[in-house]
Amino acid sequence: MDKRERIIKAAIEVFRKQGIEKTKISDIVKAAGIAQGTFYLYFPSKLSLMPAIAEVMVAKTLEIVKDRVSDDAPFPLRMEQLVDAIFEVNEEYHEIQALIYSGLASTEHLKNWETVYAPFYKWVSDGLQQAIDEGVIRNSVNPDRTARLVIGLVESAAEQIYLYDTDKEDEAVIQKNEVKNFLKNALAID
Amino acid sequence: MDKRERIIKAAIEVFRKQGIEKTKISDIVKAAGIAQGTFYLYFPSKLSLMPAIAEVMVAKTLEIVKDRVSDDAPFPLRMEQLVDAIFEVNEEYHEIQALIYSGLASTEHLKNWETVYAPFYKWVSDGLQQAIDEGVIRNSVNPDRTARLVIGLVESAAEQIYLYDTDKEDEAVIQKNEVKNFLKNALAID
Amino acid sequence: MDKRERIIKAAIEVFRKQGIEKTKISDIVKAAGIAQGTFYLYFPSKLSLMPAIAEVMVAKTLEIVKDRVSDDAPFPLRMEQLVDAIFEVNEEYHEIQALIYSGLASTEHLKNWETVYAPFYKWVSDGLQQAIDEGVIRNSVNPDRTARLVIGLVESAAEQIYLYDTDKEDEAVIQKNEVKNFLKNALAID
Amino acid sequence: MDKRERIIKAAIEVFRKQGIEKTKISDIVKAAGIAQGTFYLYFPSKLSLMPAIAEVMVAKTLEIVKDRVSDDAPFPLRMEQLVDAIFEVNEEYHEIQALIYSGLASTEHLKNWETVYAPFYKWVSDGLQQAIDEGVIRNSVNPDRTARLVIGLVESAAEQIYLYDTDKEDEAVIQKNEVKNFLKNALAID
DNA sequence: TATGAATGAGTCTTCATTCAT
DNA sequence: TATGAATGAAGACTCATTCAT
Repeated sequence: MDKRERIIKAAIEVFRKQGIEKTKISDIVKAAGIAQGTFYLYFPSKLSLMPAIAEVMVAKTLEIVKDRVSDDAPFPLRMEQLVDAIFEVNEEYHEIQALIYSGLASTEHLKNWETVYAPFYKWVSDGLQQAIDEGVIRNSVNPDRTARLVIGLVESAAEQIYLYDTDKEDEAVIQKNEVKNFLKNALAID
Repeated sequence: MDKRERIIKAAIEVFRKQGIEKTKISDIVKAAGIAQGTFYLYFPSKLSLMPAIAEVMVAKTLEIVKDRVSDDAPFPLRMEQLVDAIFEVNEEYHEIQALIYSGLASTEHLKNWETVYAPFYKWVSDGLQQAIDEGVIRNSVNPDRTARLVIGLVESAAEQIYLYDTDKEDEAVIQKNEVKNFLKNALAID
Repeated sequence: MDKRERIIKAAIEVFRKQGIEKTKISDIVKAAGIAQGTFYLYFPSKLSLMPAIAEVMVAKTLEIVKDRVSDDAPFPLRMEQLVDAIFEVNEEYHEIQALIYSGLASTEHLKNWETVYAPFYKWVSDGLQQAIDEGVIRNSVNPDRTARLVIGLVESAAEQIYLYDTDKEDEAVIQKNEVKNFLKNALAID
Repeated sequence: MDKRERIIKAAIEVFRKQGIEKTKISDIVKAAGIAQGTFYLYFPSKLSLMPAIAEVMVAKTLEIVKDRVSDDAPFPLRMEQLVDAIFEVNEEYHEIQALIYSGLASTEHLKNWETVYAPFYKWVSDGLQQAIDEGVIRNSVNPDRTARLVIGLVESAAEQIYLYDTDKEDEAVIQKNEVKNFLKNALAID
């Protein structure tokens, strides 16, 4: 398999288990089954992995979202499915979300944020545009901006729940409902 | 000035400039004008500073929010003022927001997140409760949860704008309006 | 062009720019436009290049010296021309002189010093012998030894001038005159 | 004892034994009896030691020279004593001479050459001036420049002998005589 | 409390060398 | 011969932490 990909996969696994700070390059290469020096052929440092990891995670998120949201369902249902999907990803990968955030936050890689999230934003934006065209949400909504708001809202809501490892299914259900109502009203036709 | 406070102030400055990862204890003490060993009389590690920093930042945020939001204005205006205030803080301290997040995210100090943000959540929650009592927003709103959603939404919206240093006042205005509309609808009585 | 030669040429260039210590094999092969592994088909190590480089440099020096010194001029003039020639080479290649020295100095390749410089020593020695025969310099001069002294003297004088990149033509002229006088007297018939 | 000095002393010893290339920082600190990290409090790298070592060596040389050359001897004798002294130092420290040369040759530290050699140049120059004043050498001699020539000549002659470890006392005697004659004539009143 | 030179374990990083193609 | 991706041993270097003052 492609070495670069193996490094990214291994890094995600190791970061999840022990966090970024405590992870040594040697842990990553061990997990990837490659030599120490090989790492540096693909990445100049541990933090420079973050954009690549973020990309993978966003791709994975988008994949799950696309799978969970039915193309032909009515908009309100699709929105609920979107919320569920984001919560689902966040439950599975909450440590990664946090580390992507903190990893990208490290100044130099910040600039990649937009690029990395772009496909996800685009997908939600398209959905909103379609809903506007169908007249099922208020047409004062700017699809691009609102896509960002929706994703930001739902991810932050999910993070607040899954920040702590403790598995809180009940909590999650309540929070999801609150978000769904919040969203439904936010977009609703007045 | 109190040494502990000097350390926190210095740490905030240095973290802003070079990020958490790249900041050494020696950078902090240099900026604080104290001796290397003195640091350890107040904090056991670099990351243990994060809760203290977060506390300072939340206090500062709350202070500005309280100042900008008029007690006696009608609710929709107060909400707009809240959005403006959060954007204002974020513009000034956007790197800090990111680093608090990533700093607290580092496993051990995660638990403090709730505690640190509590007063801010409380203040917004109280405002929502009052609005419900006055019947100016839908009473299906759960004030505590929604306070978190509102803050999460607005902060993520602000971060998206101020992530990049480039000063984009126009951008900010548009984004703020979008958020205000989004929020107004989200909370509105159906 | 012959690969071996390309390696030597590239090495000279790179060594000049960044010094021996800081030059990696990879820098040399990059400059030579060949593959990493190819280097080892021609040289077992970085330092093993030094004798080859030294040989090239001495050949170049001898070539210039032979060109600048007129066969049929009287001895004092020929000596002046020799000084001029050595300074000329040194001006162009002063970093190389230094690095040959330090490169050869690295233990293993030291033994080649004599071999490499031999033709140059021989040429000067022959010139001195001829001058003795002609009775134009004192006959207490030992041609072989004195050849070494003369070359050592003039090269060290030139190095002192050209050590610093700054182009100091005036300085060089003065220094050359001093050396010429020094030499003239050193060899003169008492 | 002062740590910096201990590092320099230890480095000289270790460099002599195993050469610059083969010497690890860890060898130096072991010999100096200090911790690995302590080295970096005083020097940023192995090569940055070279100017300091050179300084020590020149000081040592000057010390020996001053000791061997009698203040009140006639000039020709003093000059012979100078030659003997330089050969003596070179015999004892020929590896160091070579490594100073190659160490200083490493571009960045080159600029210190003049500074480091200054006291030695000065001392010889003063001696020449005095000899001119006394009328025992030709007054067309420029003391400063000639000091450099003399030192360059004698050191290069000595290096040619002691470059190879093999102890060649006979060789040295002959070479010294040749140099002495060469010098005597070079400076002699015409 | 405060200092800051010293420590050295822990990592990162380099780069000469190999070898399957 | 030639290639260049991969290797991993070897060392450089960092920096949190200590402790004598």
